[in-house]
Amino acid sequence: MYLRAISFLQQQAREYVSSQDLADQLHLKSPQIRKDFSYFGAFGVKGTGYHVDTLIGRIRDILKLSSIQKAALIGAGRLGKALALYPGFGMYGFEIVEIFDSSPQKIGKKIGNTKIKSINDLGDMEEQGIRLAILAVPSEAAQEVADRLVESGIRGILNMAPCYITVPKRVRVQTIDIAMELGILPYYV
Amino acid sequence: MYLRAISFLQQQAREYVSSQDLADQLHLKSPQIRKDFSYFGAFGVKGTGYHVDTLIGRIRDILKLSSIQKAALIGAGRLGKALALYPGFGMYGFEIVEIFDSSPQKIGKKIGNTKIKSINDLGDMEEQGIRLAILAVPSEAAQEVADRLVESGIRGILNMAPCYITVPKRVRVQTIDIAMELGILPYYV
DNA sequence: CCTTGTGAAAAACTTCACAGCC
DNA sequence: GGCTGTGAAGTTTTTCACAAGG
Repeated sequence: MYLRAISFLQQQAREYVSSQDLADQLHLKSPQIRKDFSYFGAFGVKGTGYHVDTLIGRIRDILKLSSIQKAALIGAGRLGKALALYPGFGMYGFEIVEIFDSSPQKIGKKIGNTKIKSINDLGDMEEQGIRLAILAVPSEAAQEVADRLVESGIRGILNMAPCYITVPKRVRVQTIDIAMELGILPYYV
Repeated sequence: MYLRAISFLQQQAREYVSSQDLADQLHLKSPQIRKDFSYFGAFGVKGTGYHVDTLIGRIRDILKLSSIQKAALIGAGRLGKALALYPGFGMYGFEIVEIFDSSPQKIGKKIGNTKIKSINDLGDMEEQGIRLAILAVPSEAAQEVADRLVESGIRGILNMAPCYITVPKRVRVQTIDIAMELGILPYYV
């Protein structure tokens, strides 16, 4: 969450940032931010703030984002295609190196520079250094594909389908349910 | 959050569900769920559980999802297109009735049955009964478009761009930062 | 026996307040 | 004067435990 805001500052070529500045931008309270950063180890400069580059480096380290993270995309539908070409992953050092789909019409075609492979050719992800997968398949298929991903050695899944999937606890799942996020808005308006 | 899980049960033609069943499915504790439901007013049947249809109706009422909610989509890029045709909105009673973009090449074309209009033709949304907007534009444009949406009477914005946007507090913003969600996975793996 | 609804206890999180340093 | 780092206070959320009902 912080990375986004701080990367923005980095682009602005700003050298230091105070907890108050960040609090305003992120709509948080400043002691909150200082506490969070203090868990990373203290490196703020009293009277000045936090060194932006140091801060980014520290957060990347903690999130294990210092090196390029390879990811596989499953599902080359509309959403899959949008994700495959989504420019936002770059900031976090993600690279989609494989795309899989089950539809014979799509297999063999390319999205960007990546060829779509058959989901049946999902090899050993761990061996290829791919630890993350993005699941952009229909809900009905999500659990089955997740099972295969787990088998292939995937360690983290970003699930874009509006359903829960069950995995061994060594695998982490993060679900984004777009409709649900929209669904909470009417309550507040 | 509950709607998704419970709608699933409804499809399974299950009549009653216990807090324990839901807890297992959602990876929560059962008293949590009972407490949440008790805020909606007590309607559980002791020894049996909650009536699924009643539960769904009650949640829809609270979230103001009982009637169709019209939404406008801004941005007809790859992500916008995927969202326009995303089938998941139906479950929550959302309908995308307008699509806007700034690119002259896209204006006039159709996505599904909806014609893409110029962002400059963004009329009075409130008058048209459109209270929600989905923002699928680049980060650089997000704030500017959000300002125009606010002006047009929009009350809730689902922001798909990886940035914060500032709006008057009568307007509610919900941001989905896809890359950020993926970004937290490496920390856990 | 199974399940709800809820007060009380525990835990987690947030905010405040201020000493210490630049 | 401005800002960090942090213990203490306050608040919210989560969990437990159990009475009461079908």
